[in-house]
Amino acid sequence: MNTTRQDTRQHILDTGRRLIAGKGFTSVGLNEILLAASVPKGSFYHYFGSKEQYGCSLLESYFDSYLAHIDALFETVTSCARERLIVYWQQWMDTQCDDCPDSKCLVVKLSAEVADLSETMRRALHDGTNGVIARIGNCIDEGVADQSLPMLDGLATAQMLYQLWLGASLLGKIQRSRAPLEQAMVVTLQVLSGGVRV
Amino acid sequence: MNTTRQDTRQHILDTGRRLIAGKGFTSVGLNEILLAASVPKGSFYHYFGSKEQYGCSLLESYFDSYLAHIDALFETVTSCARERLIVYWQQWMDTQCDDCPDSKCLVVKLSAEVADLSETMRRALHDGTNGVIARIGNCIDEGVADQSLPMLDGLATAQMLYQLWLGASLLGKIQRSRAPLEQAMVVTLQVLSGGVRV
DNA sequence: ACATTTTCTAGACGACTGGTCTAATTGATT
DNA sequence: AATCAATTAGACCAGTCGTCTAGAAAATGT
Repeated sequence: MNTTRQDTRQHILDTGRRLIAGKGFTSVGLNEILLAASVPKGSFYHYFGSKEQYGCSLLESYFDSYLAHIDALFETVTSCARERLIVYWQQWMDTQCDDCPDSKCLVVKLSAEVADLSETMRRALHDGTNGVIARIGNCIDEGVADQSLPMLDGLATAQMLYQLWLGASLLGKIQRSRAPLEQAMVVTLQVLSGGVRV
Repeated sequence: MNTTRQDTRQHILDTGRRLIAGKGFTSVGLNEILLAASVPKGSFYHYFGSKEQYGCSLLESYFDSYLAHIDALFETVTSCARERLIVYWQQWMDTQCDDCPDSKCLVVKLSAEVADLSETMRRALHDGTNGVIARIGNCIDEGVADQSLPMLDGLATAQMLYQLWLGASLLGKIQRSRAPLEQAMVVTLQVLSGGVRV
C-alpha cells in the first residue's frame, strides 16, 4: 500500500498551504514547510519535482477541496438558488475576515504574486477560478429558471461578482476591515435583484 | 545642493519599482535592484534603513506620482465629471493590459503579498488607496452636482468601483485577458448611469 | 584658497537561507 | 537472502539581507 506515501505527500501539501496562505509563496521556504511538517528535507524532492511543481500541486489540491465544498453547499442548501448564492458569499465573508488561518483564499493571496512568476501556477489558478465562476454561473442560471432571480446572464454575472469579491477581499486585507466585504455583499444583493444587467 | 542625493535615491526607487512591479517584493533582491541601477550596495543603506523601509518609500513615491496624475487628469479634462471618470478607467485598462512595465499598478501587484508581511507597508497601501478612492469619490460628487451623474453616494460608489477594478485586474492577470477589465468597464458605466445604488 | 567635516561610494564580508542533488539507508518483495 | 524500490541525510553553492571599514567627493568654515 502506498497509503502512507500519499499521506506524507498530502501532509506536506496541507502544512505548506497554511504557511503559504499566511506569508505568500516566495516568502515561505521549503525548510520552514518541512520543519513544520516534521518531514526531512531530503524527502521533498521525492514527492515533488521542484518548488514550482509543488506550488502547482498545492493549488490543484486547494481547488479540489474548494470546488468540492461548493458542490456540497449547492446540493445541500435546499431552498432556491438565490439562497444558495447568498449562503456562499456569507461564508466567503466569514472565512476571509475572521482569522481562521486554514481557510484563507489562495486566489486572493497568490494570484498577483504568482501569475507573473510561474506559467504553470498561473494556469492552475486560471483553471481553478474558471471552475468556481462556472459553478456560480450555473447556480445563477438555476435561479433564473426557478424564478428566484431575474433574467441574468449566468456566466457573465458570475464573473463580475467574483471580480468584485476578489477586489473586496484585497481591499479588506489592506484596510484590515470587514467593510469592503460588507459593501460587496450589498452590491451583490442588488445585482441579484436585477439592479444591473451585465 | 543635495539634488544629487535625491536623484540617486529616486533612481534606486524608480529602478526597484520596475523590477518589483514585475516580480513582486520578496522575489526581488537588493542586489538585483542595485545592479540594475548601477548603484553600489554600500549606498543603499545610506539612503534606506532596511528593505522594509525601502518598500515603504517605494509605495509612498508611487502614490505621490499616481495621485498627482489623477489630480492632473481631473483638472485638465474639461468636460463633465462623468467624462473624467470614464477617461480615468479607460487609462486603467490601457496601462494594466498592454505590458508597459513601468506603469503597472503596485496596489494590484503587492497588496496581498505585503499586507501580511509588513505593517508599515500595509499602512502605506491603506493611506494611498484611501487617497485614490477619495479622489474618485469627489469626482462622483462633482458629477452629481453638474448632473452628469445620477444621485450617488460618492465615497461608497468610489470604493465599490475601486474594488471591482482591483478584482478585475487580478482576474485579468490570471487569465491573461482584457475581458475582465472590459467587463468591469461595462458595469462601471451601468453604475454611473444609476443602475445600482450602493 | 585651504582645512575640516559631512556626505556619499566602494565592495568585501558574515551569517544565514534558498532550492537542488547525489549517495546512502531503509523497507518491502520474491 | 537478495534484489529493487521507496525514502532520507546532508552536502552543495548560489543567493539573501545587512554590516562594516576605507576612501572619495562635496560642502562648509575661515
